[in-house]
Amino acid sequence: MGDIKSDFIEGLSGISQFWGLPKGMGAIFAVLYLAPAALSLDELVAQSGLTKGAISANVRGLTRMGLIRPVNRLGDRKDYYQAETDFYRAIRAILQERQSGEFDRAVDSVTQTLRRLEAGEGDFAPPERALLTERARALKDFFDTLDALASAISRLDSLGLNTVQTVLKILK
Amino acid sequence: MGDIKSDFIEGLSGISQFWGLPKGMGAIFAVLYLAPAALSLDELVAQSGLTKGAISANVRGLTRMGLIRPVNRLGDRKDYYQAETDFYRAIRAILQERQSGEFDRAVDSVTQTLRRLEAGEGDFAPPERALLTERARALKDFFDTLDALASAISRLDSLGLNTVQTVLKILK
DNA sequence: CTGAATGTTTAGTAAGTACTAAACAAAGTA
DNA sequence: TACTTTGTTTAGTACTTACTAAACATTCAG
Repeated sequence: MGDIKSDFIEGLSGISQFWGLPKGMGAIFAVLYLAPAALSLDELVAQSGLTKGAISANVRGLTRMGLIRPVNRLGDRKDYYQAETDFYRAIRAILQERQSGEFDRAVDSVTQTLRRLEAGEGDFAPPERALLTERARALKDFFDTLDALASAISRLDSLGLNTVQTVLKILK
Repeated sequence: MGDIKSDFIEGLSGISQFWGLPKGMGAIFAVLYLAPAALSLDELVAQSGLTKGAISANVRGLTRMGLIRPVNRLGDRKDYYQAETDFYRAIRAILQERQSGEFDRAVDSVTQTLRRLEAGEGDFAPPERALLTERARALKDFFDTLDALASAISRLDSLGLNTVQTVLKILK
């Protein structure tokens, strides 16, 4: 059984890669999350075991996702970072981040398929075209719903335990 | 502008890897989703461009996640597969699948950290221990809430558009 | 302007992942 | 039993990714 902090950091690294993020992000977040104050890049190097380069890159990603926040101290040229402790706020930020870009582009291809089918493109017998059109539309509707859900969540200005518990009641 | 079906298959491959799944899974699902009837492994080889081995492996994963379903025809030794067209049912299955295993194990490390801190393990000054304990507990509460959410969803026997739209109303 | 402190970018590398090709296993058929 | 059909496993490979080490850029101090 190792050092408590180290174990915690390794644990968050694991969670990080479970969510499909580089495990370095988990480690950096863990260090910041346990720190009593914002840390500089050098302090992160010391406490996370990663190198400057890796930290520089991962810190950028974490900031973009809203999981950590840069802090500037007057008269100090260093960058400091602190962890976001309001996870619901972080979730909203992440949803906003993921929504744009890759996701939209991928989902768009389904929309295109549907559009082309409805425009009569391609060489299909009427029954097959009907099937394909129906399936494409069902998939598009599903994605549109997911999109609406993500968008609704990220537009919330207070997503907290109360909101989640309300939702939980409905689901039960 | 290519063949409609091929474009659709490529599109789903992209979505697949966006969700962190092998893109072969997306391709196989796409082929099955557009097929009027269940397909055999050989037919999948022909229509997806993958080899038997890859299909064998990915089909297992897709089945485990509930995204496709094996079909057995009497007097036919072949295995056939058809796509799940009820995506909400698939979501429930996926949540169930992901919940057990990797996720629990990772989250468990946070629980362990908290337990050890509360048991007085480690060499920390009182104020630091207080901070660490508070942070660990907040994180654990957050994960527990997520867990409850996932669990509630996967226990639903009818998660459909109506349910989702009800939730959407609350969020707004 | 020179030098030091800080952060970023780049080239190379190590590890993981998902595929192919082919050997193998299993199970029915002659 | 030997042969055929079907699916799985394995060995090897190509690709991707996230890291390190080091060069580079920028900004401030003297």
